[in-house]
Amino acid sequence: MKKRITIKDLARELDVSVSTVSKALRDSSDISKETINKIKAFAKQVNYKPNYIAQSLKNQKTKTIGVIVPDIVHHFFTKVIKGIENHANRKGYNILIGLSNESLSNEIVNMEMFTNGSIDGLIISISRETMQKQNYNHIYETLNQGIPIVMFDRIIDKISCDKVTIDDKKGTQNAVNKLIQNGAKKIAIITTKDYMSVGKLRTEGYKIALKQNNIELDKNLIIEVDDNLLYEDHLESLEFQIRKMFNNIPRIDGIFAVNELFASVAMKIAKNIGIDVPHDLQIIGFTDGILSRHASPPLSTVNQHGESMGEKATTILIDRIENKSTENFQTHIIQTDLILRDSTK
Amino acid sequence: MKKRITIKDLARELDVSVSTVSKALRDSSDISKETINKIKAFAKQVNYKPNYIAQSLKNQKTKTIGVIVPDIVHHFFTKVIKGIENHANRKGYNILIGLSNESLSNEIVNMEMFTNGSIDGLIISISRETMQKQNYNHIYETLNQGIPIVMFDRIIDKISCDKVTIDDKKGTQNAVNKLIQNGAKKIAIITTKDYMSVGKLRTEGYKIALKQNNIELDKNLIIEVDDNLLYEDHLESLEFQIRKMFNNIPRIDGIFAVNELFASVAMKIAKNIGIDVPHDLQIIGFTDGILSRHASPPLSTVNQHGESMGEKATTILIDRIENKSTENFQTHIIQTDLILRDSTK
DNA sequence: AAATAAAACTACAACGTTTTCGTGTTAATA
DNA sequence: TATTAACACGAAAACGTTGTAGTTTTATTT
Repeated sequence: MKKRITIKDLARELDVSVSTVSKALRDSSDISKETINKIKAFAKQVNYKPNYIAQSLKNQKTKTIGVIVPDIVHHFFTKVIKGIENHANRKGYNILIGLSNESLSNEIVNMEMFTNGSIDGLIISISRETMQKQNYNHIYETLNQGIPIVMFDRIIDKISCDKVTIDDKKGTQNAVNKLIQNGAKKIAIITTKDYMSVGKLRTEGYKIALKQNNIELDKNLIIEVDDNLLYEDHLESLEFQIRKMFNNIPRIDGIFAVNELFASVAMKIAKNIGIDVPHDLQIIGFTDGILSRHASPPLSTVNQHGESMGEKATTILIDRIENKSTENFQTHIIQTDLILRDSTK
Repeated sequence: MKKRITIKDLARELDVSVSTVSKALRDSSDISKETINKIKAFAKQVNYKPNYIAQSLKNQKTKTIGVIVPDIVHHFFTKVIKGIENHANRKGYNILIGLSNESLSNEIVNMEMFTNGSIDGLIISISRETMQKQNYNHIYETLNQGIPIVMFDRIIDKISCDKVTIDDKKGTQNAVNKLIQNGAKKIAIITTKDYMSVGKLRTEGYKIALKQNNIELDKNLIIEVDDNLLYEDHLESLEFQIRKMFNNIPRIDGIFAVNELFASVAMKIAKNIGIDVPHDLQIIGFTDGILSRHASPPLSTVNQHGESMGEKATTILIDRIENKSTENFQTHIIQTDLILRDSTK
């Protein structure tokens, strides 16, 4: 275990001052071409690497961006993170990850760890609990500290910061339209309770599509699944609610589900009770994940382009960080597209 | 945007020295109970938060651990990361994430970004390319710098550092044994090429189970799928290889697959060509992911306990970091267990 | 050859902490 | 009362950089 080599070491060895070395390494016009080369050559030879921490302290910027998501065992978030990491890396940034596990207090803890000098900016999709309790103090605080934030997916309208989201309304509209074009008359939507902005928007898109096609809205066809549990651990409950839907409402011939879990569970149950997909029932989900692709039949779905979302969020954030642009906040909307597979005609 | 408050500010306001404030905040016996309270109270009142970067520089430790994985859009790694994050957070550590995307050069870039002072230790599952090329210089280098590493899942025997892995051999053995107990006579294994330590070990476990049960090894039943592509993007190729297996070898009645993708694709194809699962063919996969759970029938599988793995890796790493224990390196083996669902009798 | 300008380099403070080594008070001991 | 010990605090260096404001050296002009 050898000691890390510092600028001071280089200076001593080359018999020049610390400043000279520092400047040479950053190609300052103060230093002659000759010495710059000499110093750089030596630095490379002894494998000098600048200490990021020291640079961070001095420069008051860390070249790392924080990312807080509700869950990482989740295809969509995972895609977004991939997009973030990719782009951040290209720009020379590291990413610090925090998981809120859908809990407000965890979110706060993570946020506090991050905002004590560790990050230059934050990308966040807030937790379910935060949305429910509408407690945004921690967000305002970091904003006040001058740390730029980009919210994605689950955003809060009234917080002024940059946002990137997908066109939930439009995406849903397109999907439901497709169902209608394909001849579906009785289309249910499986969604979540209102406080999730996402579920709300998608429900709106559903309503709009119906109206556009002069189909009367039947409230019974809006299934609001209880969103307080992590479904993976409470599958039976989810299945129960969907099964109930099929029992209560006969002859549903189209289903739009706000995520792929709901879609695939609905399909499984439908098949189970003898409904033929896509002949008698067409299904479209949201999020193009592994479940959709490997379901049988493979599910048609609204693709969220998670990676683009991550990239866009990162681009916006880094721009804020580096240009300290005091320009108006933007909310960028990522368009979705419809991937047609075999759960639709 | 208000300026961050520093110790210096506190000192000025309270008319004491910086040292006194610093010491008071850390309950030094140097300072009287009285002043400690006064200073702490004031610090809380003005919402003072220590600057992590400055602390890192001074203390020569960052309280953050780096995590490098080949891919994050992957259930298993995601589980491990969750385990790491959880445990790290409890211990007051942050995690810096790097993705290698299965590429050696990316791995190196990430590693270099991390090892320039940003992390106290590293948890890594190395990329496929790294394994193939057997180029471990970057790993040795960080080790030489005194940065402890814990390798997980994909480990390199000859590198001396801590490791945590699962009992691939045993896990496979149990699975294959189960298949045999259930009456399977002609059991195929769908695995990857040899340079992936994981595929290799699982193949060994398969062989052992056969031998134990006096079943002669039939090389044709070992399907080595080409592992150079990211399957999600090359599904047809994977399907082609598996379909070929069914064509070439009639009457396979058991399949063990080294991951859940292979398992579920195999099942899909089997069902497609009219083979009844589990009646005519039983299947067990590896990794308890979303695919296994939602396949129909749900797949029996070997559970890897990714979260425990992450936790264990973190525990070992933090112990190394904080106790600088020069004790012998350990390789901890996480036991798997068999989750029996409906793809087996 | 003296004065000036440009070029090349250096000292030093600073970023926000922590910690060692003092120093001045007060209290306890001889 | 003089000596010592315990206590409470502060000055300053250090962690590894960067950048401003010098200072020295060299080249250019008169």
